Amino acid sequence: MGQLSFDDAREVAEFNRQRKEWATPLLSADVTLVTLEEDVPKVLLIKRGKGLFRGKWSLPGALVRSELDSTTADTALRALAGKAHVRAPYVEQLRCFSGASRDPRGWSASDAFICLLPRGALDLKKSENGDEPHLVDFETAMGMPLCFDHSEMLSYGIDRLRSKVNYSSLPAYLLPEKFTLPELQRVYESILGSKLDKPTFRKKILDSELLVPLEGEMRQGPNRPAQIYQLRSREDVQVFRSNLLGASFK
Amino acid sequence: MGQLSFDDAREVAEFNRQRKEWATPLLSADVTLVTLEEDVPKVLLIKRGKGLFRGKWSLPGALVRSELDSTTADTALRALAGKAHVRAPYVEQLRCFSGASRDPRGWSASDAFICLLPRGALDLKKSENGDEPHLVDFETAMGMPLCFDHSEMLSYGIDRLRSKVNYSSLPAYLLPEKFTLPELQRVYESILGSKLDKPTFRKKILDSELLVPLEGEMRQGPNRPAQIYQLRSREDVQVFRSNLLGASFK
DNA sequence: TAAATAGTGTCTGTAAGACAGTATACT
DNA sequence: AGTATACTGTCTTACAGACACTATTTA
Repeated sequence: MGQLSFDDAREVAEFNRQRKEWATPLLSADVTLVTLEEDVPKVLLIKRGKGLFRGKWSLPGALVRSELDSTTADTALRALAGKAHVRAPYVEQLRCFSGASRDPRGWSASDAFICLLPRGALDLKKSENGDEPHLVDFETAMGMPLCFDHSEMLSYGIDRLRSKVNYSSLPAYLLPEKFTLPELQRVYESILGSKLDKPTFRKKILDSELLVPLEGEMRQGPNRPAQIYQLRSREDVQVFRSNLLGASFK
Repeated sequence: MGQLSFDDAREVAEFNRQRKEWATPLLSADVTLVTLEEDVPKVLLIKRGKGLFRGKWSLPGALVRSELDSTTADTALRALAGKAHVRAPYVEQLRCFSGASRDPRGWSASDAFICLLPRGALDLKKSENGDEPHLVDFETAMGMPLCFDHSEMLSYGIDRLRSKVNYSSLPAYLLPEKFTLPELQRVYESILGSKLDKPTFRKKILDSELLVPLEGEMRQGPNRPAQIYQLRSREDVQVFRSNLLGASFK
């Protein structure tokens, strides 16, 4: 942004002199963390320990702490600290939920994120403040009463995931680094809740060139071995030319 | 959210007792307002009057005022007050921009919105605080230095618009309530920057049943008159089954 | 050799894109 | 009648979906 002019520096100082008097809104980040447990997509819910709403259920989240977080994405990752261990998890901002009544402490805004991880990157032990992390399947989680507007966040996150499944490589982030095409297809199917045609699935995924086959590496089993692949780039989610399920995209 | 328990009410009171000491982040909303001026898509930029960054360019925006705004969307619309007059404008949240360094006044978050309006709904006179609204074409606007991280917001908004053009009826919000199919096609073409095949365009739009023809209403001109249509619902943007431009969607 | 799953070839229907044609106004 | 633009019909090509087929391992 560069250097402030003299006038602008004076504006900032004057602003911050008056600011302490204000009732500024609260700012937080909440996360819909999705993983796969025995081929079933699940979301991480917290049974809250000490503090507000003790004993009730919510998404993992935290208030922004300006001295710790350089963006709300940092706040989101901090809310997962001790629960998820991974180098480059997939994290995407969903949207910002705001308003006067969503938090009993006052006017607040929360930046909602979705995060996808393989089950192996999760560590679900009770934290020192008494929070209990649990993995819950989508149906059950959507039926549970959650604190704040977390039910709305959750269903927004699941909608986003389901629609992205149709045209992106996103579900690969639910698997370990190396996987086979049949494994990947099962992930797509479990999220969509419907079977996909094998040749069509393979053609679309392979034509997109999002995956690279690992020379000579095969998944052994009591049958024909399967080629092992990994994402060409774990940095960004790639998008297909068209939908996996032609008619499913309303 | 229902009634608070005794314990929870005590937590809230205790929280707010300590809260005044804190340096809570700033919260604002900024808007990428898009309209069409002589078939050219343009964005609303503000040459700032009195206050911070006087004389520099920014997107229209405002700090959240908890006594005035019930959500950040209200803040966004308030930032447009006096500039845009319309019953049901199209407003969509883009994403939240946050961080310690994006605003010289301190740690801040801004919820970014995109808004689409017909040119007739805009009133671009200088406001009493000296702000000067100007309409600027996309290319020029992206090349101008904007305050805060507004350049990033702007390019994010334009990207979102361009991608939604491919599969939604969004561009119709840039036209007056009543319009013809050739008029609508010109809007799509001006945003995409490329020509579309007429029969294909008509088929996709009409098959989607997003538009209703107005019985007997025709646009007169020096040639064959064109059927006048309007959006079936101005409430929500409808999505096509597939892309208008098969190959354009990377 | 049987079972199980990985992976491929082929046919068919649908829909997009190109282009040429027809329709209806004004001058 | 000529011109300009609205609107439609038809052909071709591409690709998704269905399904049957082949391939390769273990038991």
